[in-house]
Amino acid sequence: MEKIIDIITKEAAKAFSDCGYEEKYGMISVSNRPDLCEYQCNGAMAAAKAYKKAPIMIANEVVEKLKDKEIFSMVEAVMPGFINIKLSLEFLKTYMNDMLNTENQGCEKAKEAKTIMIDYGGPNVAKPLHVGHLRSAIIGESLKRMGRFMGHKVIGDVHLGDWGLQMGLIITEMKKRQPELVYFDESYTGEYPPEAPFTISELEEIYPAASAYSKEHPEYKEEAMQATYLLQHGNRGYQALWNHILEVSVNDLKKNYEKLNVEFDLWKKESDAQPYIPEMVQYMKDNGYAYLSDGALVVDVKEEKDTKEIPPCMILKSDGASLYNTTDLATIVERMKLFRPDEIIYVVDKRQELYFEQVFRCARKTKLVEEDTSLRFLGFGTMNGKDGKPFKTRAGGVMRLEHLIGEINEEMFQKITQNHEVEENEAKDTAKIVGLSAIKYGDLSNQASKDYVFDVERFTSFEGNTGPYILYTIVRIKSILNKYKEQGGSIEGLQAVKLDETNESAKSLVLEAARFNGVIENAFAELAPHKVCSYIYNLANTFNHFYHETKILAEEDEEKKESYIALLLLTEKILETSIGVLGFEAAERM
RNA sequence: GUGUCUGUAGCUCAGUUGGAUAGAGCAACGGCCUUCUAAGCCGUGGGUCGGGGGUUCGAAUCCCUCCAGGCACACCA
Repeated sequence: MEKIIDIITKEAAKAFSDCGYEEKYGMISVSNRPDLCEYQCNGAMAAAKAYKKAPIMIANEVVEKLKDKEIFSMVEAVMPGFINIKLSLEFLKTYMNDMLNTENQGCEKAKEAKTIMIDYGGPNVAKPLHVGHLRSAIIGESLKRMGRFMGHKVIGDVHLGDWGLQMGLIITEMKKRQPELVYFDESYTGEYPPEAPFTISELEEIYPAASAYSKEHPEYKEEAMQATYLLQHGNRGYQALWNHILEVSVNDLKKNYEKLNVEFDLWKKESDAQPYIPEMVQYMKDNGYAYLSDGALVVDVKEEKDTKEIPPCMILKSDGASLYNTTDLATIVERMKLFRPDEIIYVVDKRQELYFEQVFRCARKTKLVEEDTSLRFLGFGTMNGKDGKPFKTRAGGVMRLEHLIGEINEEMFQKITQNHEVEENEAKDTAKIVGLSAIKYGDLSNQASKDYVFDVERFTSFEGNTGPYILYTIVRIKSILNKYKEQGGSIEGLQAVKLDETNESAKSLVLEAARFNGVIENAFAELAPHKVCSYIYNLANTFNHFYHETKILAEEDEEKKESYIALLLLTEKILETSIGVLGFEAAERM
C-alpha cells in the first residue's frame, strides 16, 4: 500500500506545481506539533527563498488548492509559513481497513528482491558464547527478518572462526594431557574413532588453559603454531581432532543460539574459504594488484579523498601464511561464486571498522565483487554494565550467555509469580518468552553503533520502554479479543464501519498504526531496528491511552464496537509483526 | 601524534536528516481500580542540547575552533 505520507506528498507536490513552484517543496512530514496538526509541510518556507516571496503567501496559495480535497479534514497556513494538515476520518477508516486486509499490514515488498547475505562475524569454536556475541546475533537476526519481511532473499551465515591459532593451542594442550591418543600417533593409518575424546565443558576448559599457558611459555606457543601449521597442511590426526572440536562446538552453539531464537542458514567456517585462497592470491599478483612490502603481500587501498592514512590491505604475512584478511577476502570470492549476493552486511564490533574498510576497498579494487554488489559494515558498540565498563559477572569474569539468559529468566519468573497466581510450568514458559523480549528489546532499542548499558533491572521491568511492556500491551489486546469471541463475536473479515470524531484517542491510534509501512521500510533501509522499537513503544502507548479512554466490549452501538475491535485487531497484528521482525514473540497471558 | 565516534533532564536514551514550545522512560511528588489485565492511565517539578564562534528567516541538527571521554591506527582476529 502507498504510504500515507506519500499520498499527501503527492497532493502537495501537485498543489505547489499548480501554483507555479517546484514540486519538491511539497515534502510532507509527520507533525511535530500534534496539538496543531497530524501532518505538516514546511516547503513554503524553503520556496520563499527561491522565489523571493513571503512564505505565508506561498503557503496560502497552496492551501487554497488543497483544502477541498476530501482526504483532508483541515489544511491551513500558519505563520511564518507552515502548512498544517489533518486527515479526514473517512479516509483514515478506508486506509485502516485496507491495512487490515492487506498482506503485511500494508507494508509493500521491495520492487526488486535482492539477495542479501548477513555475516555475523563469527564466534570462535571451542569457546563458550559470551555476552560479546549477543549483539551480533540479536541485531543480525533482526536485520535478517526485516529483510525477509521486505521481500528480499536473506542468507545468514554464522561464519565460525575455526582456522586460527586457537585450534593449534587446543591440539597442543590435548597432546600434553593425553599423548597416548591415537591422533598423535604419526604412524597410524587406520580410521579414527567416531566419538570425540572430550565433552563441550572439557573443551571450554582446555582452550583458556592453553591460551594462558602459551602466554607464559614461548616454546609452548611455538609448538601450538607448529600444530596450527600442520593442521592447515593436512596432518590426518590433527584434522580428525579438529573435526571433533567442530562437531562438539557446533552442537553446543546451536543449542545456545536456539535459546536466543536465532537461526543461521549457513554454518560456514573460515576453513571453508581456504580452497579459494591460492587462486585468489595468484590472481591478485598476476593483475598487478598485490606487491611485496616488508616481505608481506599487500594491496594498496588508499584513495585521494582520504583524510587519513589508510594502511594497505595485507593479503599474506611475510612468512607466506594467510591471515584474517585473506580468509575474509576468500570468503567474498566464495560467496560471489555460490550466491552472487547484491549485498553483504557485516554485523561486527565497530572497532573493526578500519579493518573492514580495507577489506572492502581491496575487494572492490581487485574486482572480487561486481560493481553493483554493496558491502556494508554495521558496527555495533560494546554492551556495558551499570558501571559503564564492559559487562562482566559479579566476580569480574566474562559473562557466559547461557548464564545471562538464565539469570534474566529467573528474575522474570520471580516477578510473574509475585504478581499473579500462576501454575509453575506456565510461569516458567512465560518467563522465558518475556525474558527474551527483555534482552532483545533492551539491546535493539538502542542505536546499534553506540555502546549501551545493559541494566538487568531496567530491561526486565514491565514499566517504560521495555520488551515486557510491549508484551503486556499485546496480552491486554489479546485478552479483549478473546472475550469478544467468547461473547459470540467474529473477527473474520472485520471492518471498521463507524468511527466518530469525538473519540480522539481512536483517531490517534489509527494514525499511529498507519505509519507502520513507512517505519519498517525506513528502519530496514537504514539497518536500524531501534526505529522499530521506538515505533512500537509509541503505538503501545497510544493504544493504552485509547484503552483507558474507551469502553470497548461494553460499547452499545454495535457498529462502533466492531470498529473498535477491528482497530484492536490491526494494532495487535502490527505489534506482533513488529516484535516478530525484531526477533521475539508474545505470550498468551502474563 | 593522526583519524574517528560520542557528549541532550539526577540516571538511561530518542530527536522523523535545517522547522513551531527540545521529547520519552526511570527516579521524586500528586491523582485514578464495584467497569475489557492498575505489570495500566493522567498530572507536577526538572534543560546555558559540552563551551565559544559562524552560515540563515530559523541550528541539538550544517561549518570552524576549543574542552572532555571512548575506540582504531599492516604481519592478532
